[in-house]
Amino acid sequence: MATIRDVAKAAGVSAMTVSNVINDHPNVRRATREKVLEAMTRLDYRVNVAARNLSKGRTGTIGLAVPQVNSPYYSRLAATIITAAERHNLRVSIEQTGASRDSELAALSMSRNRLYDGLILSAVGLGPTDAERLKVDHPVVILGERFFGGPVDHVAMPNVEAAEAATSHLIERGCRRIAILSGRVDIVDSSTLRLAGYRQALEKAGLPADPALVQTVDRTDMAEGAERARKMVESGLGFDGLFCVNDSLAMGALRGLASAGVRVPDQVKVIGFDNVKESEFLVPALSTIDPDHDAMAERAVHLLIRRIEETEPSTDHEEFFSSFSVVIRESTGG
Amino acid sequence: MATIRDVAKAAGVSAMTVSNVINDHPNVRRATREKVLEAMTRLDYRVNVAARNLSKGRTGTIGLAVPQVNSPYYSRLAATIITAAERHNLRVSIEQTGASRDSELAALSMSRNRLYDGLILSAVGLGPTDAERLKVDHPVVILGERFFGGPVDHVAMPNVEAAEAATSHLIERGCRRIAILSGRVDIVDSSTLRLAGYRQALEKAGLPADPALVQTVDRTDMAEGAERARKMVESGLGFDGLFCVNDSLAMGALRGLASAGVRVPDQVKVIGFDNVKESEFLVPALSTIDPDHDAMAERAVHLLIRRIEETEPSTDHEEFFSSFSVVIRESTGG
DNA sequence: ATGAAAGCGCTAACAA
DNA sequence: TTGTTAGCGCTTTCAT
Repeated sequence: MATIRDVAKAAGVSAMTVSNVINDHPNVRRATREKVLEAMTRLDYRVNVAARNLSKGRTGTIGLAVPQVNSPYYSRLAATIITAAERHNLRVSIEQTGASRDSELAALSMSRNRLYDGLILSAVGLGPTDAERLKVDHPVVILGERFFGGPVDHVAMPNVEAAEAATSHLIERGCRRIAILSGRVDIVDSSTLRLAGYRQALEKAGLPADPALVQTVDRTDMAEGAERARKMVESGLGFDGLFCVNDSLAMGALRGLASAGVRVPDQVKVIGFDNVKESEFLVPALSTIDPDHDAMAERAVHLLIRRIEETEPSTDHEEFFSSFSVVIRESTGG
Repeated sequence: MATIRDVAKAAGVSAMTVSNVINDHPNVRRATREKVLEAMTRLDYRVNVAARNLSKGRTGTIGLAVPQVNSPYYSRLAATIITAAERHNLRVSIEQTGASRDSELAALSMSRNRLYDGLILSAVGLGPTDAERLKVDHPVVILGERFFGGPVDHVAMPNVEAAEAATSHLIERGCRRIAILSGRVDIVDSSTLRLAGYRQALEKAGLPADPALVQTVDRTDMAEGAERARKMVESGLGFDGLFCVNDSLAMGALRGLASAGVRVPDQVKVIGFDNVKESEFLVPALSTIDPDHDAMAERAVHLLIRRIEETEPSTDHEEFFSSFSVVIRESTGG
C-alpha cells in the first residue's frame, strides 16, 4: 500500500507537497500538482484516514446513539441526521442502546475515547439524575425530553403544545370520551409531556378527565398498541377518540381496533404523533402530529458542529424546539 | 488529555507496561497492574482510538452502505447487522447511497481509504458490468442479487423459489388472475428474479401468463405501490391476486386497493415479500415471505470478518442463500 | 515481568 | 513555492 512518501519519491517532491496537493492547499504550482497527481494515480495511492485523524486530532465521524434503528421513528431520525451530517462532510456511526441507561452511558464514553468528534444521543434511559454525567468536556447534543435546562445542548419537540393540538383536533371532530395511549409516566419524557398536553386540551374544552381513559404501556411499539387497544374495547371502557403518543402505538392501535371490530373513524377517531412515512399509507390513513424532523436533525448536527469547532468550551447551552403541524387524514374523519 | 506516557510517569512504569495493562496482556504483575489502574483512574485516562488504529492498522469499524436507512427493510437490515457486528466488537458506520451507482462506488473507495476494516454493500445501483470494480484488495461483502458468481462474497435471498412459493400460495387460495407488482426488470435484480419465480408458479399450475398482469414501477416504495394499485383497479385490469415484490409496495398496494374500494382478501388477495415488522399490524395483516434476516446479517458479518482476518488473500468466494418461509395472514384469507 | 527504541502515515509549523 | 523537522499516541519487536 503506497504511502504519501512513496508518492513523494515517485514524483520527485517532498511528502509535504503531496499532502498539500491532497488537501487542495493553494500554494502548489500547477506543474507540480500534475506531477503529484500522476504519481498518485500510478501508485494507486489512498489516504490513510487513521493517520490523518491522529495527526489532526479529528475523526470526521460523529456518533449517533438511538434506542434501536429498526423503528419507523428512529430510522427516519437516523436517515435525516446522516444526510445532514453528510452535507458537512461528516460520517455517522450508529449505536443501538436498546433504551438502556448503561448503553447510553457507554455511548457517552465512546466519544470520550475520541472515537467520534461528537455524539448525538437520543436519551431515553438516562434520567434527570444523570444530568451531572452529561457535563463532559467533549461535544454532545441530547435529543429528547429528559434534560430541560441541563448542562448540554438539547433538541426537543414541542410536546405539550403539539399533544394539546392533537387532542383538541379530536374534540373539534366531536369526540367526548378521549382516551390516551401512552408510555410510562413515572419519569419525565415525551409520554409525560404529551399526557400533560392531552389534559390541558380536555380542561380547556371543559371535558371531564376520567383516569380510566389514561392507558399506559411499557414499550411504546406496535405490538403493545395493538394488544392494549383490543383490550380497551373488550373491557367496555367506552371511548370515541384515541390519542396515541406516537405513530407506532397508533399503527398498533388501528390494528387492535380492527381486530375488536371497531370502525375507525366512525366509532373511534385516532390520532398519532410523529408522522412516520407509513402513517400516510395505513388503512385508514393516520392523522398525526408532524414535527419538523428535518429542522430537528439539521439543528442537532449544527449544534454539534458548533461545539466541535469552538476553540474554548463555553458554558451556555441551547435548547431548540421544532415547530409542528397537525396532519389530518382518514382516522379522524379526513 | 492524559496520554499513555502520562499514566506511565504517574505510575512509575514504562508506557509499554501501561499498554499491556490496557490490553489485558498476561505478563503484568498484579501489584504493577493495580498501580497502573490507579493512575489511569486518577488521571481520567482514555485510550485514543485513532492512535491505536494507526498503530494496529485496524479501525474496529465496518461500513454498511444501503440505499436509505429510512425504509422498513433497510432499517431492519441495519439493525440486525449492527447487532451482529457488536457481538464481534465492531462498530458500524452507515452510509446512504440513494441506490445510485456513483455513491456505491464511493462507498467502495471509502473502505479502500482504510476508513473501515471492511464493507457490507447492499448493491442496487451497481450492475454486473461493474463486477471488475469489485475486485478490490480489501474486505467486501455484497448483499443483493446483482453479482452472482462475481469476484466477491455474496449474500442473497432465494428469490426465485420464494417468489414461486408466494405465487403458489395465491393459487392455492383460489386466485386465477394473479398480478405482480414489481420494480424495473431491465436489469438483473430482486425484481427480475422474483418475476421469474412468479412465472414459474403460473406455469406449473397451468395458468396463462397475461403480460398485462405484470406491472412495473420505477421505485418500489409505498407511494408507488398505492398509486399503481389504484390505477390497476380503475383501468379495469381485472385480477384476483396480487404478488408485490416487497412489503413496502404491498403496504402501498393495500392502501391503493382500499382507496379504490376493493376489499382484501375477499375480492383480491395480496402477498408481499420481506416480512417487515409493520406487515403484521396492517389492516388487513399482510401475508408475506419471511427470509431469515438474522441469518443473512450474521452471515454477512461473518464472511466479512473472515476476510478481515485472513492473512493472505484467497480467490475463492462464497455465495450464501438464506432459507425462507411463507407467512400466512389476513391479506390472503388468513 | 518490564522497558527502550522505532515506527504506523499523516500534517502543523517553521525554514529556506 | 517547496522542504525539513517534529510530533500525534499507540503498539510491535527485541532486549533486559
